[in-house]
Amino acid sequence: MARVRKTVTIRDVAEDAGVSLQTVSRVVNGGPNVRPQLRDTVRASIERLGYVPSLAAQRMSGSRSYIILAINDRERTLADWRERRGTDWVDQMLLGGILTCSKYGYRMMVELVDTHSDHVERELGAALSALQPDGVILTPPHSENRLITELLAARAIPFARIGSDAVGPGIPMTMGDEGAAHLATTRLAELGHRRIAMIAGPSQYSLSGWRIEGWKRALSEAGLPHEGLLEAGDFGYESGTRAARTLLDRNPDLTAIIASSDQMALAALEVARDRGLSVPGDLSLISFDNTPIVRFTNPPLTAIDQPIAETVSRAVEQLIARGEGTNGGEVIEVAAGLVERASTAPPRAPSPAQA
Amino acid sequence: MARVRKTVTIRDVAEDAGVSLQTVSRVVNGGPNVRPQLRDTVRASIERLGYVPSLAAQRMSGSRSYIILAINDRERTLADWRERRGTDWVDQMLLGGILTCSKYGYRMMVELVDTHSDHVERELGAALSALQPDGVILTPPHSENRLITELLAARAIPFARIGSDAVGPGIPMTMGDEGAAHLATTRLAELGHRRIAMIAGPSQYSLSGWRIEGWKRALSEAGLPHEGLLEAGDFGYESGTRAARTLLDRNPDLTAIIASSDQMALAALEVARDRGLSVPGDLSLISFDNTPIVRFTNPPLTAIDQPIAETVSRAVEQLIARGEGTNGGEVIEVAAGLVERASTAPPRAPSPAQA
DNA sequence: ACAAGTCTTGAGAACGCTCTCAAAATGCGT
DNA sequence: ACGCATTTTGAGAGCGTTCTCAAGACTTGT
Repeated sequence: MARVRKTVTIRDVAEDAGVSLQTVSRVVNGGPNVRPQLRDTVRASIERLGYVPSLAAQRMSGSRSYIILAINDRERTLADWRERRGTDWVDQMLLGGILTCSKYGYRMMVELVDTHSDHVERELGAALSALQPDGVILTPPHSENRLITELLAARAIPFARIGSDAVGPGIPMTMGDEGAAHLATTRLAELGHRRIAMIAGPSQYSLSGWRIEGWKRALSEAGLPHEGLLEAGDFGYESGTRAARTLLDRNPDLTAIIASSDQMALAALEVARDRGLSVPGDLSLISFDNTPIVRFTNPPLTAIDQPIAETVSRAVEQLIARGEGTNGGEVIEVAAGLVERASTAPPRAPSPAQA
Repeated sequence: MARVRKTVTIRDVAEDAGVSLQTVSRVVNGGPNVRPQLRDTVRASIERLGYVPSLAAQRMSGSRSYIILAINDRERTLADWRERRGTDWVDQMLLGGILTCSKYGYRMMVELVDTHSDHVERELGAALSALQPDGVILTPPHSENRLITELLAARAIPFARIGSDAVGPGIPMTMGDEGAAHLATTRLAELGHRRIAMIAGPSQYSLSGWRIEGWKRALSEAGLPHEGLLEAGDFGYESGTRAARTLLDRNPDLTAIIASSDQMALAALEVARDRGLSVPGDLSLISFDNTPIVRFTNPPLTAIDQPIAETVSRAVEQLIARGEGTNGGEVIEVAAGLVERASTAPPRAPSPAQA
């Protein structure tokens, strides 16, 4: 038993079942034309020998590779990891990815790629050549990178662009950034806030732009101004501190901030505390991400929750489904929600909501 | 340019460089006997055509698969994910794994497996047959699962057991659970605590046992009792609530708790708050994991930090290094540290530390 | 200058699978 | 029963790589 066991191949099964190699292949792949009785015999042999097709061999013989590759931004991922930011982005992506992949007999792999580097094409190209994935999932900020999308299109590899709109090839999967920002802003306006600021994400993430648009739209619908109320960060804590300070300095009458990441919201919370502003008494706060952290802050933060796992899951299904073209199509939208916690309240001296 | 491009194969390179297929292979793999000038020619062709060997084909021809498979517990992983516990376990594992793998041209894959199921062998066996990884990383609680370790040993696949001692085959990688618990307990004793309780993890995790041992050892070294001061949870929040309540009910003079996970510590924190106990005034708290969450609680928690990323990284290196046997060896130890935050302090009415 | 070695190169098989296509078996209509 | 269509089965090639082994080119010692 402890003897080193050779891998069980399709040939072993064929021999054991007394059929040809090809028949076994058909049974394994659910081929259409096999006599039911024979199929059972073969199934039994497979079961007994514990045969499982080798992915590598399958791939070799022109079939699929059964691999979905998720491209993540190296820089940001490393920053998240190293600084232990607790963005459970990778976790959530894997949750959606792994589960959905395994449901269809696929596997998911994560590849870190530098968007900004000149080598994107080479880096990604190497990964594609080596792995030959059946599908690729692009996460922000790669989702809009022309070099990348064109490379994938040229190779005819189906790909999904998470958090992006319909422009360009591939399957666009939006997580409703515009709508989410609009929702959060509107909610604050309803509470009676008149000066609602936004700490946006970096501009190379197109989702930053959409969030700004949603925010502006809600403000203008509520008849509120946006001038001087916008600052950008890089999603990280320090940038949040800077942005929050600037906003508060510039707008003494500021009563609400929407931050484009939990870390930046945390930073804003800290800045408020430093200045003796109570949250939500003096300042309401809404963040994007809704990572586990914000449930345990003081106060817990109201946050936009984007269903990353579900989005990736849907993306995987799309990719598997259309094993063929890379041509884009309708935007697939997964809605974001607002989780209200204790960091939002009416402003202390509420201006009458002008309905 | 938008034309669909066929994969560049070694044959294309051979043709382009005017050499045989075999020569290209030698160049790619750093083979020893190639005329320098020829090598350069071939390299140029490789570069120009953008050739990258197909992993599948490499695997086929008996070489390595360049895949390291990380086995994670499905049940716990799903619980972590679904409940958004914010244990950045998977994140950290991937950080260490992906980076180290890519450093050596390997890739990491995550597989979720049920330890308790009767199908472990089948589940894992299938993954092994399909992927044929060059190495496997076992995380708790699989690290000690005989079925699994024997399966791997039988297949002669090198594997590392994270968070385990030297018993059995494979490379044991300990993260110093005994020592960490000892450290935490000793620290509390030094602060003057006399009744130091522990909320342990589930017993199927052998690390739970080691932590208990370390705790007991420190207690006995300090001349303190441990009777009635031990409760077990399942790492999750609810179990922490139950355990904390039981401990506090049973020990009115309790002044310190060590929890085997951040979630359970969070629960204990909440229980203390409910009972009007201040932390750390009335009750000191130390947790295991040191996930990002505990930096933002009120108060921030003192926590044991286990260098998961580094451990996995070392594991990967070990696995790649010994591409051959599965025979165990010396324990590889990565030390845990104690990060002191605001949840620990001397007890309010300190009993004199009996040195 | 020649034999014996060493270095360099290439031809061909093998890895485990799926594909194409032909052969064998079966079903159907008359 | 017979021919024809259809279903079931199998033989053989091919996927991109590495391995083995033999052949050719180059050294070296005498």
